[in-house]
Amino acid sequence: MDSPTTDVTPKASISRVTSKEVAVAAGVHQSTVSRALRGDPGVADSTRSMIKELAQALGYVPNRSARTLREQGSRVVGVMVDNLDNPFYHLLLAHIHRGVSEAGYSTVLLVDPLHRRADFSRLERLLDSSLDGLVVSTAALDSDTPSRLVQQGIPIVLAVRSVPGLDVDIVEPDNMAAGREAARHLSELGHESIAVIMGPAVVSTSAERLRGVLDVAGDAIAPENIVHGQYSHDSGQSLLQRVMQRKDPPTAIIAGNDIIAIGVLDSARRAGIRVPEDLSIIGFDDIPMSSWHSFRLTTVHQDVQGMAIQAARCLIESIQNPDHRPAHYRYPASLTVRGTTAPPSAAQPPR
Amino acid sequence: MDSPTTDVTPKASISRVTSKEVAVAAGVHQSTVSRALRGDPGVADSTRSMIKELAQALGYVPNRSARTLREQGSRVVGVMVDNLDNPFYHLLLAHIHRGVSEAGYSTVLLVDPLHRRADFSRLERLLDSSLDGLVVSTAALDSDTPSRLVQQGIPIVLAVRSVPGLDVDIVEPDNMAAGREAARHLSELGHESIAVIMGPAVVSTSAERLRGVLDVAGDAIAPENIVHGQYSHDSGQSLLQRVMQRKDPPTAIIAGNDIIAIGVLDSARRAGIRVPEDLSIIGFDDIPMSSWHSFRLTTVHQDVQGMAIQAARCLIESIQNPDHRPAHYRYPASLTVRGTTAPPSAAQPPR
DNA sequence: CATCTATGCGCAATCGTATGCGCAATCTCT
DNA sequence: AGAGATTGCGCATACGATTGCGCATAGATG
Repeated sequence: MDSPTTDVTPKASISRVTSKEVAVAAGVHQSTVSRALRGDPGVADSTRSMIKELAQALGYVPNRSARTLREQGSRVVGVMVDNLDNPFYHLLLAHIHRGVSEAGYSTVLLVDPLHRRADFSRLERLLDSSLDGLVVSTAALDSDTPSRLVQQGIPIVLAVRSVPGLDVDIVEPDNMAAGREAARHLSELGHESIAVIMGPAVVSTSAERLRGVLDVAGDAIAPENIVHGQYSHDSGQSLLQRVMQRKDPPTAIIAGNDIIAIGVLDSARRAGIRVPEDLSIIGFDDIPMSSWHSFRLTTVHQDVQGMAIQAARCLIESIQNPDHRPAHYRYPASLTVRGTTAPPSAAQPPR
Repeated sequence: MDSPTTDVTPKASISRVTSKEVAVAAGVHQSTVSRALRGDPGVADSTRSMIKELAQALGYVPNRSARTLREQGSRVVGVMVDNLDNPFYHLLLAHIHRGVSEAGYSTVLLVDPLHRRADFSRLERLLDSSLDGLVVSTAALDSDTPSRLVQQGIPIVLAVRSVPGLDVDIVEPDNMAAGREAARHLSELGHESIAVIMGPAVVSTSAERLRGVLDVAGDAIAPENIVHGQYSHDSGQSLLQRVMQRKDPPTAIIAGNDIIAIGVLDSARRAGIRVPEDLSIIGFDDIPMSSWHSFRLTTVHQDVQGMAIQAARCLIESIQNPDHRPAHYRYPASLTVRGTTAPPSAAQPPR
């Protein structure tokens, strides 16, 4: 396997049985097989059942590529995410799946790690026209992938992430409002020194949540207490260490999402920092894990289901109606207070 | 807030541009366009670059279905899992993706919830021939889906789950050995009353791990202390409650996998049961989450990467070589002791 | 019994791409 | 300069399924 990519031409390893072969076996024309199996009325019942049995026996399965080519559509849509580790996407996927299923569409999932750009071309090639549409939930602000896809003529919907200057449906949380909610909660508790541990700066959720936070609590946040990393547990864990090493450590952390927040929480516990007595932590998304007893994370809830269903609706609509006019949907955020936020302790713990 | 953007450019009805249209624009035959773009030597350099520019400008993208139909292969493989919530699969996926990428294949992910059988038909239809192969990591022991797929002539590999009586490649952990490891660890610590909280009984990993456990520690496990549920946090959480309500609650829990184990751990903490002092917990898989500071779960490690790479290799091999003879690979298990197991408190001096 | 209609099925074109083959134009060499 | 070798491109077909159209056969009707 360490040999360089030898260009082996893709070859059908197995001879699949075609409708023509069924036709020969049945003693009818191939078109009759097609009609019989598709339920066309112009076939005698006796012929139809005979063909059906024969097809079954021979293990006939229609070739999807041929059908797609002929029917100009596959009735399969893709959902593209950059990350499987964030459970937020699992719900999103499940609900998008449900939504498009009702319209008779199937779903495949494309995973496209942000950091591995080299895979983009392969992904794009994959899509071109075997998919009828695509929900993209992965685009960095500076990515041109969505626009390339749009140019290819594939209906797409941007979910949870947004990219400016694109004439497509966008379904996203109201990130700025969410950021404001988080900041207001901490302010009202009395925190005056807050650090923000965000995800990648190029992702819309990060940038907008941060703006909302600064809107409300800008005064409590020193510029060096704003740090960016990945949307991951590891990232939250290591960035907390960095932030707490400063001379005046903050009394509260706003994390870019719940995964980061949980990393922060783990990191704090490991360092012997008490949460929420010594340090308050708040996240975004309200993934199921956040309510687990070991975490009980305060967070800003997002309506995943609502967004997923809307995204599915938009996608189906823009597939079926060429005159569909793209719209921009924003979903409100709501604070969910659990056990990781509290007023700052009166006396700063001397260390 | 969520007002649709009013000023929308009328969506240009997108007709996908074909190689023939490019040919007309370039003043050559369609076949020349195809050759030029595919790098066929029989095209003059000047013609080639002219066509390339034109194709670019027109936004030409080859139709995948047509190409697949013509080339008898799509160079796309699928990975089918029943569940996205188990991070174990994320690594599996990532490594399978890497493996098949090296051979020039792309990956799509099919999610097929065990409990929603109705979706099966749609999934099968989805596959038929737009995929060159499939890694199945979802089959219940009694499922006939894999055999149906085999009958359709799609090369498949079973990963991490197995189904008896199928002439395909199987790559799985040595579940019985893993079960024995877990049981031996608890026995050596002195536990004499153990409960087993497993996943669905119909899944091979569950059945086999249980058999391994009973092999070693059958005497310590009362029949009513063997329970089955889902591979989920919720399931672990609620099943622990049920198990601990009995008259003689066990001093240790063997969970079907790490997700269940963490559910058990959360449940124990919520009930005020100290872990590991009052209750030892052990899981399987060693997912990344298990090493988080909040859990520090003792578990039986599985070589995900090794299995994923082997599965990828097998799949590619059986796609490219029609005479491929299926094999059965078993990967060893190794105990990873962390903080959730200890001798039962009665046998241990107070700390 | 002849004519009309409905029914059942075959013929052939089509979707977009890839490719073997053949013909024409250009180039090479004596 | 003429014959052969080479190059560049068009023609036609195949991949497998769907579908409009038309023809034949059966049954119905006067």
